Amino acid sequence: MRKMETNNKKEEIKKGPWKAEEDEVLINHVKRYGPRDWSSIRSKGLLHRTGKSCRLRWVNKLRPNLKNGCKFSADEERVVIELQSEFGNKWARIATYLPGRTDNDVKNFWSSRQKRLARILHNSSSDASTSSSHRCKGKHVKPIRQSCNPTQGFSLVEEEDITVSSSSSLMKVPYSSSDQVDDKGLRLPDLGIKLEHQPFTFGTDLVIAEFSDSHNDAANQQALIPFSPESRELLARLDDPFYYDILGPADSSEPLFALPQPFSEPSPAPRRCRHVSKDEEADVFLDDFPADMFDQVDPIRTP
DNA sequence: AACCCCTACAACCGCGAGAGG
DNA sequence: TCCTCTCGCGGTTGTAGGGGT
Repeated sequence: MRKMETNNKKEEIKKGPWKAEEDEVLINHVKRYGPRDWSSIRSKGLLHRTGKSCRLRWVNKLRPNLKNGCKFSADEERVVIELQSEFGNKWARIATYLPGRTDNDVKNFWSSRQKRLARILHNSSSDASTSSSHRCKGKHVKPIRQSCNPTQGFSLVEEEDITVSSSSSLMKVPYSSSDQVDDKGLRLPDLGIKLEHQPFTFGTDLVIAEFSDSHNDAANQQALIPFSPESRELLARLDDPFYYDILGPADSSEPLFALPQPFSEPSPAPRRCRHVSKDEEADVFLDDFPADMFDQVDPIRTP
């Protein structure tokens, strides 16, 4: 009997995608009580969702001023890359520097980026045994134009040791004597790799070549890597004497960029629920919010 | 047209921290 | 001081959509 009751309680909890009506209920709750008391939403029978689920939905999708559906800009990417190297996987903290972005956004962005890197590394290692193939797991990769133009990229000479940090998945490539100096006098590291295939991008502007074992071919020893000027400068500033970390400095003491200040959300919810008497319940929390805050809540979209 | 693969994103889960009883 | 409850965070999984073959 008791088992049946608990089963019934379990069945009451709804999971999966949110419906427009549920969003509406949640928004109304937040309008009335503020973004807190999540667990009361279920206890009041408003929604058959856990408090956790409600909070997540609000924070990640319904909160005003979110950049939903907006891809990360180059600036945002740079901020994420730099802050990740500084703070580690503290997504919530990193997200405070990016107005309109949630920790989930940042986490997903970073995760995609890491997967991309892992895949490229994997492909490159397997390609090493079949270097004649340009096929990239079901997709053909176009070979790129080669160039010796030092102003558009840096040349890649000898293959050197390339390591991947297991803890952070950061790829590190030692400097070598063949480091290049660009037209601004900035030192560009020799990645010790040679470009054969179409490069993939880190975010929108950082570009790295795939690796090749066909280094006997002198014609292949120099290749164009289309770094944007901005990215090249960024790369050049990573002036670690021993290692060059393509994805950002492993432990840099000074930031590479002028980082934005943490974005302060309107009245972050207190760590604990505030107990509210009936008299003050409605609207009292809304004092914490700008008057037009809810004007910017996206209209409920029907699925 | 069908299939496969990749990517981005939404949502869930587990755990730890902090506050109140 | 301990226990319980709630919240927040980070990791993971599931899935829809797009693009290539």
